[in-house]
Amino acid sequence: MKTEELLKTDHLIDTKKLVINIMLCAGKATTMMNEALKPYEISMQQFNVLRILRGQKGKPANLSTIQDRMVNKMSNTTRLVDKLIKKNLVDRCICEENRRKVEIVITGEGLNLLKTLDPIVDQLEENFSQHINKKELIQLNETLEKLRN
Amino acid sequence: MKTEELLKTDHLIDTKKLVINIMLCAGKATTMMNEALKPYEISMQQFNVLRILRGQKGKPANLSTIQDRMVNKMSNTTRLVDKLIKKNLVDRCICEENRRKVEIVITGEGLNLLKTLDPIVDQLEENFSQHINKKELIQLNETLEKLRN
DNA sequence: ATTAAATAAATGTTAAAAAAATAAATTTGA
DNA sequence: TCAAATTTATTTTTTTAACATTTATTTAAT
Repeated sequence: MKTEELLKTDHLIDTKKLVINIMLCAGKATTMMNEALKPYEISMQQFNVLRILRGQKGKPANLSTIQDRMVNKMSNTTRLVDKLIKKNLVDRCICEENRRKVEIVITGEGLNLLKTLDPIVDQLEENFSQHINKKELIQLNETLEKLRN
Repeated sequence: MKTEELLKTDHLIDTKKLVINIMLCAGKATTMMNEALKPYEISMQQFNVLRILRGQKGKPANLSTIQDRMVNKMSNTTRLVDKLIKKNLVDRCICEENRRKVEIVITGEGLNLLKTLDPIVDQLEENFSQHINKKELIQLNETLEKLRN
């Protein structure tokens, strides 16, 4: 094999490793998250929707806004919100300015649940990155952000 | 707030960012992968099982081996293998030494499919990391491996 | 004003995944 | 040896996701 080809092969191995590493890390984070949330009978996705709504600071969000901000864009956000409504964690009403749209807000109960979950999730996130130091953490975020482009 | 607390808050923000970045990157890779595999009517998970089996180099693998090596450990590997059998990509028979176990091997057809898919996936993986340079790639892999512990 | 096109969300259907329960074969240990 | 425990895989049930279709509303064009 020519040197050039060797370099190419070598690079390919590293990119393959990268994809696997990313997947494994994401899998680990997801598992940790779901296990932590399980006692509260809430899925990671539901939790994320609640956080998005809290981020609105009282301002209602419509379905497409939520969908845009979700990590795993899935088609049936309607039903995800349905479940949160059933648990009394969010409210929904039709938007009066544009009656096609729907306005979703987090309830007091939803905010309380988040308040309970916050320290648990914070701790979990700290644990997740416990094996790397501050410098590596910052560097890692920078590089990962480049990958997202 | 005391300096110590500020530092803690600051660190927390970075760890939160990390979890989100990992999720988004994994989501991107998954989407790219599934789209590339779609024309071949094979899911990413099925593809990974095939690669695990090829890695066995003829030696049969049993279900728990496959499960251990899978990125997204899911409980119904049986079903996943069923689908591959239906497509004639793998074979399964019960292990004679220990009749609880099952022996799974990739078929010639399965190997051929992988041969077709290999360059497509290679290209995709290269594309995935196109925005970072070699040094960043290597550094990234090293740090991600620490996270997996 | 009326119709067509576009937008936003909901619904129905089908497929896939996760979780839990069950079944079969093997080990262990009295 | 034989019941209890363990391992390995399957089956069943429940949840979740993906895809296509439908409904309601608004915007734009004639």
